[in-house]
Amino acid sequence: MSRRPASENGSQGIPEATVARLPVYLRTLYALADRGIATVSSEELASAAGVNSAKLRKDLSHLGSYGTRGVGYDVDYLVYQVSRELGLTQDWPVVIVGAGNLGRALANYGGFASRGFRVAALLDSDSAVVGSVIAGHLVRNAASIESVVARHEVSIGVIATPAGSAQDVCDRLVAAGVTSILNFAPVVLSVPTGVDVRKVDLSIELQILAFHAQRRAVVRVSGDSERGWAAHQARRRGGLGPVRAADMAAAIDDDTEPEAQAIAT
Amino acid sequence: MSRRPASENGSQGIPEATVARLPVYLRTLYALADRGIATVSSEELASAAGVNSAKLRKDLSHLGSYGTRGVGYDVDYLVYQVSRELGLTQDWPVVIVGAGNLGRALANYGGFASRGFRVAALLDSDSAVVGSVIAGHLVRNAASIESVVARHEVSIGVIATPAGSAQDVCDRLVAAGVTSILNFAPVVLSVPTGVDVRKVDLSIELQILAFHAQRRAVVRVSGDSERGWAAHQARRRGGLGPVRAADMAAAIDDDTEPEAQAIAT
DNA sequence: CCGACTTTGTGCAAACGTTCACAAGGGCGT
DNA sequence: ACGCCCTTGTGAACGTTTGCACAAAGTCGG
Repeated sequence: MSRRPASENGSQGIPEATVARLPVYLRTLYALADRGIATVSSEELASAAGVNSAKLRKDLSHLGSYGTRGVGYDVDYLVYQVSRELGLTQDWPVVIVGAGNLGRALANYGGFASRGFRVAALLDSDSAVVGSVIAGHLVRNAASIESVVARHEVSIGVIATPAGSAQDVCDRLVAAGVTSILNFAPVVLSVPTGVDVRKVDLSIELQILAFHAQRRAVVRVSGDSERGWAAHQARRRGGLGPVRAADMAAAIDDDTEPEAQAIAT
Repeated sequence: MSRRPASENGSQGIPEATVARLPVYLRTLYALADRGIATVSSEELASAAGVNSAKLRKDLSHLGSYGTRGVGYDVDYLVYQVSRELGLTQDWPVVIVGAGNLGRALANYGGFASRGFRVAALLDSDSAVVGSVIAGHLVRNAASIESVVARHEVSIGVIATPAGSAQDVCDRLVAAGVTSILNFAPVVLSVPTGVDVRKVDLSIELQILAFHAQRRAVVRVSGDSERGWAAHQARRRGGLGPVRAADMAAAIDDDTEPEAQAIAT
């Protein structure tokens, strides 16, 4: 994201860490409201949202004093205050570029279309896809990025293209006036200051999980380091490195398991 | 994620923030290697990865001293060291639960396989989907979670189901022995200690973008607060006000996937 | 009207993360 | 072999985030 110095937090100044949690609180509040709960204490809300109650109170205190001591928070009122702070009381037209698997999933994603993030357009550069209708949206030619952004006054763009085209698409979105970008492509986008980029990367999340899983697992064999590096070199050079046990087991498992019983409903 | 105290970081102790960046460095390194670059300085690598060079050096220093002063880092060697630290030198069978739009996109995602994450199974509870083949994977009945996890020694599970079933699926994965979970459903999962949960929430990312976009935009009209709350109340009570962003949010959170039309291929 | 009880909002200190700035270390030309 | 120059690795300063602990402030029963 573009540098956001603490000094800018002057007027109301909500910490970035707090902003990142507000949507979670909001969702939790909606869930409570739907269960008919009118009032909630910081302890209960925090527990439902999966955070520490002191943290929750401090977070909410950044928005103002909307609680009642001895009682708690009015769920409906808090929903409104959090929504307003996040800017969800207004409509946000969004452009999705890339109608591949991910783009299609996004266009169909309920939390997208209804959260006030309206899909203004779904674009793709593949002429085989352009013209088809996905989730009620006509797929337009990516060449019309500029006109679509201008006509719908779009300020948020979602990039769901292959890595190769992401920077190009990003540049065109920015040139057309988009100032917030959600990037699903596995590349680091470079943007001028003033443009806000957030990235979602499935592969990165998995790698972080793998790190912790590995750490939890068996202690590493000493001396593994050297043998490992040799094998790695061989592999990168196209040689046929020794096949690890896990690989073979995997392949066998894949082919030997018709899993007939499981297929039946 | 499950609480991870600093004291546990004793032996090698890589900070969480660093772990989160290692995959980015790794991807950048691969990109450099593919361009035939054999050596890279911290300045260049940092710039390509979109971080400060001092931060990058400090991050890498947690893995050991793999650079050469006056020269930089050997790209291939660093790829190996980072991979090893992340646990990517071994194979990670992954189970994906939920073959809706998101699950399908995930099964098709290339970045999955290229980092040692092999889709061991794709599961769904909808009998209309079970038995079909998506991205080369047979969709199995979700009832077989336990047997699949056991047979393939899966330790990583991906939840791509509607919010309503997420906790149930999570419980079953954990009971079957899964200790790392990547959750795409918009709910806070509760898990026993020792189980690692990461969440990816598209809606949250957009809301954070909206917050900054709103902040960048025009200064709010004063007095808006009261009028806004009145309107909000009317809306929540079923009045026919103009439909706005926040209103539908609750309902939306409850179903991640409006349930697929098709995503072919 | 009062006192006991509950829960918020916050001062403070510790933990964590980032950035600067530079000494230590290594290659390379002469 | 020597000294110059470049880059790493890290100590120290600074900013941010977390969590404790408690005073302030409100409710509620009697």
